[in-house]
Amino acid sequence: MAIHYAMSRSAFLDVKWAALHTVRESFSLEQHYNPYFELIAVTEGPVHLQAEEEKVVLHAGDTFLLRPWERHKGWNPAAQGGEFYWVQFAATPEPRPFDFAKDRLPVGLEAPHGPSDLRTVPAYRDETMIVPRRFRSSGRFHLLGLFEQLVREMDEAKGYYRYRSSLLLGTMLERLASDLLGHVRQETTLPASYVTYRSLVSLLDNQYPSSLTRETLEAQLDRKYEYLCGVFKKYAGMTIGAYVRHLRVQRAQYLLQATEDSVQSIAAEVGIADPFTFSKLFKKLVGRSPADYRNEIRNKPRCPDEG
DNA sequence: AATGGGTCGAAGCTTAGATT
DNA sequence: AATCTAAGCTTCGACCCATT
Repeated sequence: MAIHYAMSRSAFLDVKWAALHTVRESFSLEQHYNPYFELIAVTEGPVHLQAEEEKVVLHAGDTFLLRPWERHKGWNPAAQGGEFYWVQFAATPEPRPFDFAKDRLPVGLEAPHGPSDLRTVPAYRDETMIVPRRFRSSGRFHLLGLFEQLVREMDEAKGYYRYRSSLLLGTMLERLASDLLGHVRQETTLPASYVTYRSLVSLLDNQYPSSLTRETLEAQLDRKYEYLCGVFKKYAGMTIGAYVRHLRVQRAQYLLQATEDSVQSIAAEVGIADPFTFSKLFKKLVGRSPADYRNEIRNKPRCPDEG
């Protein structure tokens, strides 16, 4: 039963300290604890580490993540000479425990589908990565190299060293999470209908302005149109028509902003012949008419925030 | 002249349930 | 689980007119 932590990919990381530690007798005698997360990577094993009641033996390349305030020490006084890197850090928002059995897999970790596959849907604000508590990374030498750099940064402590340290830590955590993802993916087999879905999305993305009729789709994908609707809805969470409409409006938004084309010609370009119909659709999705939208964008060079 | 808005029916789309 | 069928729902765009 492995323990994992879910942490936001956009979490703010703050490295408190990093160092290389050589295991001596005192390591087994003293309890250590601190208010931060602490990531340990063993350079030379074995290291006998006890975290609260949990006793582990870590070998070269193994990593271990301690929770804030978690008491830890060595548990085998006879074993000396091991070495490990450690880095203490705070993360905002804080990583939380993650249970593969109970918690829903975050986007990107499950079979790689979902709304973020769709162009018009913004990427998830809180993309999560799963960091294992105890792990042996396939790129452990790379990881140890990063640790080495991190410790050097802390030792020299020049310029933007805290910023650079945070970046290094971020890379390390991402590395662990990616490796874990690789392991999980191998165990996951993709549903057959998912392949159909991907081809469908690709087709829609590339051909939405032209006349995408049900016959075209049926011919290109060799499936009944009604079935494609079902598959698309299942994976994307929205209907084909809705998606194409979003694509058209998004393209139109860009054209309104970047060109001086008339609403009529923009309507034609995104595949809606009737400008009246286009205008209505645009207002429905954006909340403003095309002309209003263009004026607003021109007057306020800020990013639009409508959904 | 260009654009925004309302109504309505045919065409197109979606979904529940059947079928393989 | 993947696919199809049939029924019912939704939308597009033609036709109006109003506003700038």
